[in-house]
Amino acid sequence: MAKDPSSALQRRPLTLRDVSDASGVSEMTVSRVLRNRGDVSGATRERVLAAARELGYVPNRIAGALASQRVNLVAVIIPSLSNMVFPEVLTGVSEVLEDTGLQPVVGVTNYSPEREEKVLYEMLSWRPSGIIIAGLERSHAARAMLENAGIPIVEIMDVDGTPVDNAVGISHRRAGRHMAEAIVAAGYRRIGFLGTMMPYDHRARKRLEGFESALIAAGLTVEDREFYSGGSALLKGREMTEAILSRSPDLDFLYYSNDLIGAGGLLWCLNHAIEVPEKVGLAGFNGVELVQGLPCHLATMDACRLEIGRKAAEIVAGKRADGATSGLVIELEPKLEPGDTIRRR
Amino acid sequence: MAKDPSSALQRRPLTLRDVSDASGVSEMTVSRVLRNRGDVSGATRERVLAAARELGYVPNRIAGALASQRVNLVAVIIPSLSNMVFPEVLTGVSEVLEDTGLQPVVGVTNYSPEREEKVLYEMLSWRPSGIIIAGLERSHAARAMLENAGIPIVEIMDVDGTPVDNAVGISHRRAGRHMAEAIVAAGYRRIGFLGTMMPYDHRARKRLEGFESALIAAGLTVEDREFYSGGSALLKGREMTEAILSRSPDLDFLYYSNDLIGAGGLLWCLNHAIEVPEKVGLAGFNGVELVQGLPCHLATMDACRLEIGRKAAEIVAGKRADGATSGLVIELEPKLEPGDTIRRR
DNA sequence: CTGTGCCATGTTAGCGATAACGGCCGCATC
DNA sequence: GATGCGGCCGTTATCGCTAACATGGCACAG
Repeated sequence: MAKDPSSALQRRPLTLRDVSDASGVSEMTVSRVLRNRGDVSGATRERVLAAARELGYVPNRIAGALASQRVNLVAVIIPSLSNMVFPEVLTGVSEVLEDTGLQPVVGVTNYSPEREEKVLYEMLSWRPSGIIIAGLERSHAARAMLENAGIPIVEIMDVDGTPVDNAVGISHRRAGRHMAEAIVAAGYRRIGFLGTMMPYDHRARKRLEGFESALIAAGLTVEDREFYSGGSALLKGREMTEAILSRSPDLDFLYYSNDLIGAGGLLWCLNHAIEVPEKVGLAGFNGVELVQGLPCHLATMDACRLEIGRKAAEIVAGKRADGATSGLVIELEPKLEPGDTIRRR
Repeated sequence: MAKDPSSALQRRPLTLRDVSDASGVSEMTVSRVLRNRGDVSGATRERVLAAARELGYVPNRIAGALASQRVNLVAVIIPSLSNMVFPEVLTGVSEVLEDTGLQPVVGVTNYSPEREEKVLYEMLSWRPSGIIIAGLERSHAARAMLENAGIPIVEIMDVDGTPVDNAVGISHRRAGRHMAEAIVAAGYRRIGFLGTMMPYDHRARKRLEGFESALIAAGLTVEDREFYSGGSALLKGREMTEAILSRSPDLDFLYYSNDLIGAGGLLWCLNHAIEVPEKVGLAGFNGVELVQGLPCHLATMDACRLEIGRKAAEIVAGKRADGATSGLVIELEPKLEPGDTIRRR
């Protein structure tokens, strides 16, 4: 046992050298075998692989990356993992990166510009071969880092602004406008808004801006609003709905900045025998899977999360048909899903 | 503009050398400044920092890690990001790692042993300084890699088994037993189970095992069961509940393997005017925040996710009061939250 | 004025891999 | 039999940084 070559008792970590000694070839040949690169005869290949397996050798990518000046990492920087929207983007990214040898590495900013700056710096210090980062708004320093990185950058989720390099997303302003138009067209007139109190959630802000501008164009305004931060979004949705409706009982439509609070609001309305969508209409945003499980379908707008992840990954992986990795702006079309909470005319 | 030193036009990436040239000191001194290590006079420190900022220099950790044989990364390997339980574990990990200089890097296995093996291999190739990995069951090769890694390993979520090194979690068998006992004590007798069809979700399996063994001890059995895979868990919860109750209308309790399908079931029952908890009792598992937003509180059992993340991170970071980083098994106590869906006696 | 010690900085030698090139050998070609 | 070429494998020189040690200057004691 003490001499078991695969035992942890080895104090000195294994290197290519150990494998090359064990298999009687040079380190270079071992390296070639383990990377499937260059010409190696079948016989020695087998010998090397056997030795590596026997020893339990795991290549040291730190050294490999330094020598080859190539790193198979793609940094993915997002605001949060806990609201179901970004995990789906990640799924799209992973799908596409799967067979490219590239690997996503996730950084989370918690919607804080300072943290974003720090996370970006950390990521860049590993010299990734591409960056996918949510949003277009960031600190001066962060933008400078992106501009100087010398690798493909894709800013995702949003296209209302000026990207550093590439952008893949939707126009949240248009999404907000579109929703407002649908609501007005359905005959609703007294409209309330419920959202998060996050100064740095620029996409929610843009949706509201678009929403309000379309209302104004129709001669209407947002008559009341309610904001929250932290806690269970579903519960907050209930609470805010109760608050806004008791304060402004005449509202006939509630626009929620995300599906989860919208779902909470919907459940509250159903529980309080408020006729949806006749008396009060409701709509959320994101198109999260969860709403499919509700007793009645909340109107929402799909944010194209999976597709955004996929397209962004294609750009950094150089997998696009046209081979472009720079200067692209891809605007996807969010689809309105009217569900059961907007009157049909 | 073309000569702007901070412009991306620099084709050659920046190195310590560039900063040392720009500030008139040796590379070593620059390195010391940027790492806050060793003695450097205030004056030169300022000069170096100014130069680094001016150039937009970002240190190359690949080289740094190779030279120092130290990597500030902790691998966190989990089955999924999309079910709300692991993001919370990550939150706990991040909190504790925050001020240690260590950084979590997440790998996702999708409940597949093959992927776990691959992800682990990838992670180890970056020579992280610790590993936090969900579950105790894994392939032979994966276990061998962990054993040979020579770094602190913490297996999380579960303690029913033999850890490679450390473990932090709860006993899912006991959790299942405990729930069954509470259900039986509340007077329910005809019990159904609804869960996922995931052969590799060992924790769900153990909960069911514990659950059944406690029922048997009480002279009962699980009378009917329903399984699902994929899709919106909330919706599946509705569908499965409808299916099981129409097949076995006499059931008086439904035990769900997670809160999300439990919530779906609860909503279905409320919609179909089934008296909860009098006629049918319900319970889930995990204690996710979401259930707080439901019209009535689903009984559940807190899985201590945040605490698991924290304790695991403390071990790999060497932050425990006793300084131990090896051989620990920390069993946390899941708390039964009876909510409103189990009869009170 | 010399020795002692410390502070601030420089020098040297890797860390573990890979790129680039070189060499040897065997076989086909003319 | 000389030539060429391709398959297979080894040698050498980095990659960018840091540990460890070396050095020079200056203050201070004796």
